[in-house]
Amino acid sequence: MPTIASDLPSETPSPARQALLDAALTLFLQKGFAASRVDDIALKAGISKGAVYLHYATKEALFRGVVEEGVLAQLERAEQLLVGFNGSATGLLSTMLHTNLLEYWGSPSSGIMKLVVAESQQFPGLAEGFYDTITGRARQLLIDILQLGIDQGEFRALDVPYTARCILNALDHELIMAHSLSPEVHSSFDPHRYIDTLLQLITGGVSQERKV
Amino acid sequence: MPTIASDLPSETPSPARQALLDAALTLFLQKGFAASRVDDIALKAGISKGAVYLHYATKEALFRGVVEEGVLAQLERAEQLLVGFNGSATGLLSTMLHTNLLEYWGSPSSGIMKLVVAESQQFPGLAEGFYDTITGRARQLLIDILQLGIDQGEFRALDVPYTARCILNALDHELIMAHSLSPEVHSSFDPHRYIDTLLQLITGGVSQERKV
Amino acid sequence: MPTIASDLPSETPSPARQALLDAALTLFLQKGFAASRVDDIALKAGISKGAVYLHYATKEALFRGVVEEGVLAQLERAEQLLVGFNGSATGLLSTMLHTNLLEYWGSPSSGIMKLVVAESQQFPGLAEGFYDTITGRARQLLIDILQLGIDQGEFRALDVPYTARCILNALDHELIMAHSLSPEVHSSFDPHRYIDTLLQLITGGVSQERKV
Amino acid sequence: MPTIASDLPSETPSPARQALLDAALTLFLQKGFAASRVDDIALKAGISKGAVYLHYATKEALFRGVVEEGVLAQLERAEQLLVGFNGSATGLLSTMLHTNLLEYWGSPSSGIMKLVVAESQQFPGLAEGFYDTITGRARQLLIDILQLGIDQGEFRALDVPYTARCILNALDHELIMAHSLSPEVHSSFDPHRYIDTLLQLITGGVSQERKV
DNA sequence: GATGAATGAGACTTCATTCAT
DNA sequence: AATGAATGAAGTCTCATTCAT
Repeated sequence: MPTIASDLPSETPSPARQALLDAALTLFLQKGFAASRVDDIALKAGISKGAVYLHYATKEALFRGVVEEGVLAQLERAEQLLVGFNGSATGLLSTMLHTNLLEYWGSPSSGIMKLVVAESQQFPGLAEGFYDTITGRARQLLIDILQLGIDQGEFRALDVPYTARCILNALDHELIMAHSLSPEVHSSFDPHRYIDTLLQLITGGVSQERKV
Repeated sequence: MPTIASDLPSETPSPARQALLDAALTLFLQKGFAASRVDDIALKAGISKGAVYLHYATKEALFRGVVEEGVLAQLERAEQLLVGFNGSATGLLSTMLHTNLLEYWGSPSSGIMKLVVAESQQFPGLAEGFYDTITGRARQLLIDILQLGIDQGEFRALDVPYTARCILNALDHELIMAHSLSPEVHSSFDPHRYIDTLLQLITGGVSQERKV
Repeated sequence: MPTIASDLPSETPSPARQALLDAALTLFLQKGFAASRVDDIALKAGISKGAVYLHYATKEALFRGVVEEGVLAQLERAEQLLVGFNGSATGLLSTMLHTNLLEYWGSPSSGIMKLVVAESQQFPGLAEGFYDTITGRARQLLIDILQLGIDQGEFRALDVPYTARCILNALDHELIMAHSLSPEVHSSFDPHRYIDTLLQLITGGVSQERKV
Repeated sequence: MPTIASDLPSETPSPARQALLDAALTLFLQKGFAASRVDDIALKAGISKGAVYLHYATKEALFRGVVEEGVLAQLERAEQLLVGFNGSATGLLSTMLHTNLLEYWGSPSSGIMKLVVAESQQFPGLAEGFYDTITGRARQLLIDILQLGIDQGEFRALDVPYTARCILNALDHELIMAHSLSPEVHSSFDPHRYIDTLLQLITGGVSQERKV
């Protein structure tokens, strides 16, 4: 238990622990789990090697901590999205992608998914947990929006879950590639143009004419 | 490269080397690069540990070999796709996804992309090389098809490269997840339904009415 | 040594220090010196880890403290034995073994010898010190009794020091084994029967007839 | 498997393994289990640190190996004792102690018992196993001799098992002390005199007169 | 005095790589 | 060419000890 004051809000992860998680996330993303030495993580976090083990019993536990904390941060972010929105489904979609999604893409925890995918074999259940929690929640959000569009007569009848899956995949893969390619190679990517293109693809498809 | 003699036929990867590459691919996918021991790879390949080093100088070189060989296999596969096709762009797209893509997804080398993404940090230039060679080639194929559709008046004017990117991402991410989630979790996924949904999204979008 | 004040009564080991010594003795016997963590000893003693170092400068010093305190306790016990005894040497021997020895065997500090033997290599001089102090004192007691028996015409001429050594060894080894074997395995041992047998062996030997 | 030739007798523990066991026994006796570093054992055995693990999976397994091999060596030695002896029980006893026992005391594996006692807490079942195998066998030998003496009218009726226990304890404790005290301190000990004294104690006891 | 978070030296163990056979 | 015993660098984790509070 840190200071008494900090216990009042009952949610203070302690500065040292937070620095540890940040350092670990950065290094895991930079070099992968196996190639990140505990010493280096501790050094980057500004604590001693031994102190790492005051927070997490093993390096694996630290990894899981990084993912879980990152997931929590993303969930909190997501919850604020849903607060009282109204308007067209198309507009909602556009706002969400252009604003909230890009903000997420710019945040440090946007690398968590890449991490989870990269180390999925080493951590049984981790990818599944992430998939259920974060991807599942995002997909449900998309499903709700698509259904809203259908209910409002905005969208045609469609295979809602699989359509949501298509859209989310198109977004998630771009994020994963952003964390897999060197910045120089990926720097030519224009997120807004990508999202615009995706939105047009979603709303209108590619065909010249449809439904007279 | 072994002896010069063995290079004469110019395409004999030698049974032992092929077994080595297969074993390595399987284990790298199963446990990741770092957690796969050279001993285990050799055992699975039916050769001795020392023999691995007759083919590849280091474990890293073996990894690159696995990726490069896998990439070559995929390229050969892709080249056969392009041989003299005509018809509508939409039909071409449908055939390609339902037939060729699913065949690829079922092949052993479909895991190469997951591997490249997972170990991208350890192998500078590897992800970029893969991205240029395989992803780039696939994207070019899509670009050609989209452009064909536009030229034939089948498709509207659209941002061809980014649209191609959207489509490819939607496909690639599903493949990566298939190699990241446990089979049980991913088994409920229906590839044909997914491709159908994606094709409908591509051709018609989600909107109820468009362009009278 | 703590403050000077606390030394004034000259025999107040302070409750905390005594608890520390008790806890340390128990754990050292249970797990050995190296495997007993200072944290655990402090926990069992009901004090904090840091407080251990207020009493003993190092873990080794604590070990020596345990042995020395235990030795002192045994010496005090032994001194009360010698107070004004008279009667036959044989009777004295019998009383001593059946009463005082068994009482000692049941006391916590009976494990000290096992401790000293087990860790003798780590603590130069410790086994020797114990051997001189405790074993030597016990042996002297036996020597005195045997000599008394000879002087009283009760015992034949014999190699007094080595005979004393035989007797003491037979007793000490049983004690050591009691602290080395699991209680279940050693539970079938009957101390009184053992001592009776030893007394008969001492007084009469095993031979059918002797000295007509 | 070493050379083919050495497999013929089917009992060659390989020179390297034997050197390892010897080095380990020496160091374990010299410094105790915990304080003996694997590196030092390897160095003394003339092999590399990693090579230790080609023979034993862990340091604990090495310790058990040392004990088990030592026990086997002792058993082989003991078996040769029993081969066709006849004569008086007293003479047998005298020969055994003066000859065979002292030879054992001088052998390297005579330290095994000290080792087992010292580390008994760390290795559950080890002390019990040793006690059953070696001590038990030795005790049975003594029991047989005592019973022989009784049957031949040489010895009086006595509590055979406990008498055997007394004798064995007197011997074993001396051996343990020999490995616990510094050689200088223990050097004044005269084994033959000790055994003579013990034999006299056994056969005749200490009493001046008995049984007219 | 008393605490316990933090330190960092040090130990065990793994495993890629070598090389004598 | 092929083997696999041997090497030793490197990494994780433990725990005695310190010291600011």
